[in-house]
Amino acid sequence: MGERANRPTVKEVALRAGVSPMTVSRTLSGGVNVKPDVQKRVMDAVAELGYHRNENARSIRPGHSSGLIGVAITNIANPYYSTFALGVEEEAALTGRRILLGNTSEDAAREAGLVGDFLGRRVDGLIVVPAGTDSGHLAQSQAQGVPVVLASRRVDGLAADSVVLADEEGAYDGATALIDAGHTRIGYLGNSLAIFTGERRYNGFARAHEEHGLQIDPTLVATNQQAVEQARDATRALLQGDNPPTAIFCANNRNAIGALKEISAQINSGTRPVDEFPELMSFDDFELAELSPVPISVIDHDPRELGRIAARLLLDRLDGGQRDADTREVELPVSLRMHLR
Amino acid sequence: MGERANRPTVKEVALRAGVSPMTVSRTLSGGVNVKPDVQKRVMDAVAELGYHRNENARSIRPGHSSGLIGVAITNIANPYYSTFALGVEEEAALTGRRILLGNTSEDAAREAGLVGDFLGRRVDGLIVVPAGTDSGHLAQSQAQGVPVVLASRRVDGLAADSVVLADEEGAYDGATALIDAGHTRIGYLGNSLAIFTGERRYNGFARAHEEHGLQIDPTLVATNQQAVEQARDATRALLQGDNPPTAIFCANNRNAIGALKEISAQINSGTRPVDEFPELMSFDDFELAELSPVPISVIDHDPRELGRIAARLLLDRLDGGQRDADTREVELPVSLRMHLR
DNA sequence: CTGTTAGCGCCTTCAT
DNA sequence: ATGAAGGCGCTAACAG
Repeated sequence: MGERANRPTVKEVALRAGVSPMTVSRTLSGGVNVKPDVQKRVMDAVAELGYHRNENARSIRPGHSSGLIGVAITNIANPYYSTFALGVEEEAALTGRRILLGNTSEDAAREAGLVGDFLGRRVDGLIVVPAGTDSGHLAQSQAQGVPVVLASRRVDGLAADSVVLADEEGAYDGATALIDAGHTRIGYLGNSLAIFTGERRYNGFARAHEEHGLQIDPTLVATNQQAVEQARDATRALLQGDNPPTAIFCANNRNAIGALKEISAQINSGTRPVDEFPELMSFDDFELAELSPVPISVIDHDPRELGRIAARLLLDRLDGGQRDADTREVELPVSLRMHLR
Repeated sequence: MGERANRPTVKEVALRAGVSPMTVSRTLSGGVNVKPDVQKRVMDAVAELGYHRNENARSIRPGHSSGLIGVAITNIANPYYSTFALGVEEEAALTGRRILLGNTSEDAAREAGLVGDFLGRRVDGLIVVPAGTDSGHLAQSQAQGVPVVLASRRVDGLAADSVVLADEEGAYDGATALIDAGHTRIGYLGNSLAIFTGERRYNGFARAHEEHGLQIDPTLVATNQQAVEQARDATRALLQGDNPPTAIFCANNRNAIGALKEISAQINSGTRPVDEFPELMSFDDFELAELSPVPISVIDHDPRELGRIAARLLLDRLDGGQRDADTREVELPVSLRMHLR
C-alpha cells in the first residue's frame, strides 16, 4: 500500500483504451469526433484507473486558467467571515471554481505574502478583506490581469470592484436611535479607526452626536479591540468609571460579544441591578444575541450575501465579458432591529 | 475571450536581466552557482516585473507537488468547523502550503465531487470530515498516493489516519453527571445516528442510562436535527409533552443552540417559571453559552486543535517520512465543565 | 558559473 | 474519426 504518486495520466488511459492520448483528451472534453464505442472504451479506462485530468497541467496552456479564486480574510474563525467565505465558495462552485482560502490575522505583511502566493498559483482572481492601507500587491495583481474584489473594506488609491456595508449610515442610524431613546452618555467599542469599517462606523456614531447637539465623552470611547477578550476588558473599564454610559455602541460582533460577556458576568455576580447596566447596540448580528440580559439592538446585514456579491463581481469580470468594465462599488444597506428598554 | 493575462514568465525576466532562463530559475531557488551581481540583476528584474513563479507549471514536473491541501468540511458557516479550518490553515501555512476549501453540506455526492476535483488539482493530501459512509473516492485518493486524514468522523472500511473526539466517553460522562444529579427523564437532541458522531454520542448517552438502571423514554429522543431551526422545533416538541424532561442532552452545538433559543423564547413569554425548564448538557462549547437562562454544562474540546492535529497527521505523512507508516487513529479527550442547579 | 536540451501532462493545430 | 507534432512554464541533467 501507500505508493508514491501513482496518478494516471492521459497516456496510461490511452494505452489501456488502445487509443492515442488525443482521443482520450477529446473524449474527456465532450467527445466531438470520437466514435461512441471508442468513447466508451476510454471512459471505462478512466473509471478503472481513477483518472482525473491534471488541472495544473491544463492551466499552463494558453487560454486556460486555473479555476481558482484566492480568498484572503482577516479571521477565518470569526463566524462573520466564515459565513462570508461560504457565500464566496457557493457562488464560485457554480462556475466550477474552487477557493484557496488564507487567513491574514489582520496583518498587512501576511496579506501581501498570501497574495503573492495566490498569484504564483495562477488564481483567476482575488477576493480580499484588506488588512492594511498598502495596496501595492493588489495593484500588481490587477496589473497582471488578475482582478481584485475588495470586501467589507476598501483601500485608498486602489481602483477595484468592492462590496462594503453602509457603515456610516448604519452606525448613524443606530446611534441616533439610542439618542432618540434619551441616551446622552453612549459608550463606543470598536476596532481601530485606521481600519476602513472602524473609521466609517465611528464617523456615523460621531455624526449622530453632532447633529443632535451632543458631545462625545472621549473617556467612553475605546477603539482598539480586535478580539473578544480585549473588548471585554474595555467594557470593564467603561463600567468602572464614576459616570458610566447608559448605552454602549459596539462597532462589530467581536466587541458586542465582549461587552455582553462582561455585563453578563457582572450581573451574575450581583453587583447591581440589571437595569443599571447599559443597553447595547451592535453593528453585526450574531448567534444567541437574543439571550442578552440587557436589551440589545442590532444593525443587521448578511455576511453570506456579502460573500455572494463579492464573488459575482469577480465572476462577472472573469466570465461575463466585464473584464475591462468600469470599477463597480457596491454598498449594501443594513437594517436596524431595535430592542430598547 | 479577451485573455488579458499579463503575467511575466522566466523568459521575460531572463530577457530583462540579460541572462538565460536557467539563471533566473537558479537564482530564485537559492542562487547556488550564480554570481552575486547577476543575482541582483535577476532579482531587480523580478521585482520590476512583479514576477511570481508559476506554481502550477512547477508542480507538473517530476518530484514536485502542488503544495495544496484539500479540505472538505460539512459546513463552513458552523463556527466549530470554521475554527477547525483555521487550525488546518495555520499548520499548513507553516510548511508553505495552502488550503483548498470546499463545503459538502453533509452531502456525500458533493463530497465525492469535491474530492475528485481536488485530485485533479493535484493536492498533496486531503483532510475530510466525511459526510457519508461511502469511501470509494477516498480509497481512490489513497490508492493514488494522496493521503487522506479523516477528522471528527471515521468511515467504516477505510484505513486512514484520523482524529476524532472521545464521543462515546464524553457523552457517557455528561449523561452520567445528569443522572448523578438526580435526573431520570433526560431529553436527547442530536444529529442522525447514521453519522459517526451521532451514533457514538448517543451510545454514550444510552450506556450511562443502562449502567444506572434507567430506561430511556423514546419520546424524549430526537435525532435528526442538522440545523438550529430544526433543533428548536424538536425542543418545542419535547417541552410540549405532558411529562417533559428535566434535562436535555444536546449532542452538538447546533442542537444546543436550538434548544437554548426555544427555551429562552418560552421563558421570555413567561409561560412558566425559569426553574421549571430543563437544564442543558451540550456536547461542544459555543460562544455565549454562559448567557443561558438555564444551567448549561458543556462537554468541551478545541476545534482549532482538532484542525492542527489533522494537519499534522497529514504533514507527517507528506514530509516526515511517514508516507507509508501505519494508520494512526487519534482520539482527543474532552473535558466536562459542569454547571447544574 | 552559465547556457542548452529535454520533458513533465495536456491540448491546439495540422495532418491523415 | 483519429493521430503526430509542438509548446505552454519550469527546472533536472548535462554540457561548456
